[in-house]
Amino acid sequence: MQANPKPLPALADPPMRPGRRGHGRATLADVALLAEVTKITVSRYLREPATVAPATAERIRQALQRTAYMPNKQAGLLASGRSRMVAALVPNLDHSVFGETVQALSESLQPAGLELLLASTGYSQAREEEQLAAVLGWAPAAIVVTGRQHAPGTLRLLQAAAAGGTPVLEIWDHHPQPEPPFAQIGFDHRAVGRAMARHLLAAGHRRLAYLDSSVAEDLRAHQRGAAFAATARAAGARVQRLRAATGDPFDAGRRALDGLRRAAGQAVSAVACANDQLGCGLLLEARARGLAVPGQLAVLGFGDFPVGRHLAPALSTVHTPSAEIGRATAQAVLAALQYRTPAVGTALPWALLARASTGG
Amino acid sequence: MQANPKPLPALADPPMRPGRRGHGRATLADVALLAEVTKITVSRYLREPATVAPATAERIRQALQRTAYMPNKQAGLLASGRSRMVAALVPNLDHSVFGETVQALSESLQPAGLELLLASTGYSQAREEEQLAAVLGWAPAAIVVTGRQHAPGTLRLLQAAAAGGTPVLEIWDHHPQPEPPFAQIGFDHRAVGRAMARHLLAAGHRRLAYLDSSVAEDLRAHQRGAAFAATARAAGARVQRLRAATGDPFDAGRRALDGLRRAAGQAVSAVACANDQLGCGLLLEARARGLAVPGQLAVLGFGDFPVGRHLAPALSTVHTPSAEIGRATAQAVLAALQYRTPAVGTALPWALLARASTGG
DNA sequence: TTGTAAGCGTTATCAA
DNA sequence: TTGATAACGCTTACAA
Repeated sequence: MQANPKPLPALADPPMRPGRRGHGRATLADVALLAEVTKITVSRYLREPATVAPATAERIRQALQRTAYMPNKQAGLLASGRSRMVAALVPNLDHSVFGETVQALSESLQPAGLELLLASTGYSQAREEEQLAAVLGWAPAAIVVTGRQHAPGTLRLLQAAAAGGTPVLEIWDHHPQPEPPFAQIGFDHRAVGRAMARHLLAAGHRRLAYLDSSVAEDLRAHQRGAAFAATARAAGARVQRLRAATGDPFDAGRRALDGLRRAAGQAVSAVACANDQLGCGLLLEARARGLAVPGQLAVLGFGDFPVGRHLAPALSTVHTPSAEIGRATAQAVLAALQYRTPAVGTALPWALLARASTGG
Repeated sequence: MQANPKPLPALADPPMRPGRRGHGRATLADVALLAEVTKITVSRYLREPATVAPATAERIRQALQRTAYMPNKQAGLLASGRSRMVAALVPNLDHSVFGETVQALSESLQPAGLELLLASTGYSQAREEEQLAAVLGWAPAAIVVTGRQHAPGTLRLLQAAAAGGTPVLEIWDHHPQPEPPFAQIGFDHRAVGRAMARHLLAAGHRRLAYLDSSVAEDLRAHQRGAAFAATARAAGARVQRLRAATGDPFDAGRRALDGLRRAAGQAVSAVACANDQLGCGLLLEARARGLAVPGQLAVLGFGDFPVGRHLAPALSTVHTPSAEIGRATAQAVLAALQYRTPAVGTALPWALLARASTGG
């Protein structure tokens, strides 16, 4: 409540200039008119309040309130060339680990005033390319894609963006060698596959199976499977790799039990799954049929879905840094934007959680 | 491969005009220069190819390819006043029903060339208001918010947007009376609460409980609980309402069992839960303690989470039209944009799935 | 501390 | 069928 050296004209209605195609909202010019300064002063006040004289600032403040001014970011971006919008492409969001990542990404970007432009690709490289092209039209401040495998066109677009100074990040994977073209924030799925094999081998299992994702394009799952099989075979174990049926992955996990017991001449004693949904399904079906878990069949999942540890027996799994990936991605984006450097990747820790379903 | 009446100048390097602060990408002007027409002709070709002469079109087509032109949507929006971006605010995305909705929304918007600007609110009305203000700066083509309850400031912003012709949609709820200010796409949670009560009453239960969400701001869960309790009491049943502990909802469901058995003088015989996570936790804990389900305790969930039907006994629940809400929202947005009318709401069907945990 | 002028890349309007 | 011109709302560069 301080005295106002130069009071604003008393107005019943804010003096909106009748723009040719204006959409009714107050613009900088409206605010400036009311505050009796020019647009640029208002713009300055909004960006660097300290550089505006206190009395002027006060008038502007009031004018902003009266007009309920809301900056047009399109115009701002067009003029400045820098947006505060991060484009992210993920395979899906429904009951998947990517939901956690996107959630964390969104929450971590918000305090920095960055918005999230989101597109789902359904694990399709073609859709990824389409969506990337669409999203690039907004000149995003940074681009986040999932995984390292992209269509050639996608790769070109990403490289062009990176060459133009836009940070590009690949999430949910991390291969330091060979030197990746973009920052990677995630973990090495081959290492996870090896650890899964070692865990089951250490428990004495020699007849193993990897129940892979039904999604042909889930390359990370396949990669874990390949590493799992290689490690197991190197240790002299027998490994069967089978692919889950399409459809509800819990169902697929349940139905996989038959395949596992039929296919192997001698029954498999331990199964590693591409995700916890398959693992839960398999575990529940095994229990429903009276199989002892882990006695007759050990089950190991991946993803640490919330329900797994509440089952009886609790599902052993790999805890993935799903939310951490989102947070780390936001931080990498912020750092890259702040210092105008390319984004920097990180390897994030995962953990194999040995629970009852593999003998604790 | 048709003859080109007026061939493009052969160029090793596309002639990028050295813009004052250009960010390297080709603009309409670059394409026009190369095609030897003016910007507006290229713009026309892009929007209405039919209105451009075939020979000109061909030259433009080649120029577009050579320059790898990608339209700047900021500039387009600024000039035209219409964006193709839908802003959506949801409480969260991690392992929740909203993941399904956002996924479906994203997929349904994509074919229409609409992009999704997403923000999560964490069930906080304050964050909803902040995020809405942020997102409005992009002048979205439509605005999607979750639920009917908003902070006063949010309401003002939404009303201003709607008054300005921007479709505003509230999802995940539907109250036709009193006439809602915005289009609602969802279902009536009171009706669900009543149906949950009737289901348990019909199975003969007279000592009921509603295990509410720990999230104070999950008003829809509370509303279901209120309707549940009212219906049960009207039928002469006893109803206890308790709130789940904060933290992992499966854990909260498990821990609720003690509360249920302690608090009631006479033990509760059936529990309706605010969501399936609580329901699963409760069911699993009851089984772990050797309680017969539904014999000693019937459990009813909400949300139809994928795992519920695989438990033993399978969890009875309410199937919510999570994905349908996303699809219907996209359709309503498209229709509103096409005909320039306010968005129209829809009541979507839900279903109570009677499974084994309430006696089938 | 404030203002002027020019432009960001596109589309609307009107004229040719 | 094509073009000239003037916006859209904001920011940069430079001047006062």
